[in-house]
Amino acid sequence: MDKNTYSITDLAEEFQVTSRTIRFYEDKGLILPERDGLTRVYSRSDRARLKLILRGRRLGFSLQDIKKMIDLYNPKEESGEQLKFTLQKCEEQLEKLMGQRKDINEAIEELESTVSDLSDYLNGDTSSGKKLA
Amino acid sequence: MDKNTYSITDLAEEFQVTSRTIRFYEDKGLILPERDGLTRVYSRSDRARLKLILRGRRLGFSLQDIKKMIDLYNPKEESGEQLKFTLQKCEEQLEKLMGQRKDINEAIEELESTVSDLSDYLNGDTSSGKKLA
DNA sequence: CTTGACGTTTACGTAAACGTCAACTTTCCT
DNA sequence: AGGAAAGTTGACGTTTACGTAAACGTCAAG
Repeated sequence: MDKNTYSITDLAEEFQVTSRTIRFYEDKGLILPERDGLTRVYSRSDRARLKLILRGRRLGFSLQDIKKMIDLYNPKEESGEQLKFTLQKCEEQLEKLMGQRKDINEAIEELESTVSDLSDYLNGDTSSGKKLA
Repeated sequence: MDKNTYSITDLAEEFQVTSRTIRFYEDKGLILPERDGLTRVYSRSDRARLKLILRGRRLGFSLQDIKKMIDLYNPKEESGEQLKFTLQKCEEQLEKLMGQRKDINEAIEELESTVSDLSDYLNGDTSSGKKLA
């Protein structure tokens, strides 16, 4: 049977983050583990929370947004209001990422042509008439 | 005939940056305009430099890298050593951008499916059997 | 008893690229 | 002349996600 509680290093190792990072998330109010004296004790649900946090981070959300989404996720009444918030945030993030992708694609194109020009130039091919400025 | 000198606000307006930004670049050693007393006077070549800086920024280079590339661009001896540096930086940046694009694409995919799941859920469609965690 | 691993807190540091004052000095226009 | 407009120099603020150091407690193994 899987463990039902975890130490901070257990989680740190499992998810490949430092314990400092996990404590930091706690500072920001993203996780609230139990305490055995001073020592933090994480439940399965804490572990799930952390998983959600890291997932959000991968998707490019700010910790603040992640907090809001998770906070809204708990309440007994899962009336849909919470989900709406998350859905909207997701859509916003989606737009943001699409914009970024566009920018990056443009930059890549420009860079590729620059690289090509520079290579040509270094190989003594001046026939293209390109300026390097 | 076009002007041969520009004020800081001229350039700021033309390139849609604040004058503070231009002074900031100067602090970082990216531009060195003449002075008429205290007032900065930008030559055409300064303007070209600024253009290069902003281009580099668009392409995702750090100001430090931009500085190095521009510094190497001036010398009389255009032996190719300078260009090699720039070429390498460009290739590095290209790889970095490709990596970013990959990450973003993955995030977008995941987000799209999340958005779709959330929408379905909000519309009462529970047939998909998807979990929301 | 001692060593070492792991835990804790508080608090300041970092990196990037500027923004935002404040307090002047200089220049322009009427 | 005289006030507005424009320019200048510091210096500190902002944002995000942690890193790092100091200084100390705890607990099991040897």
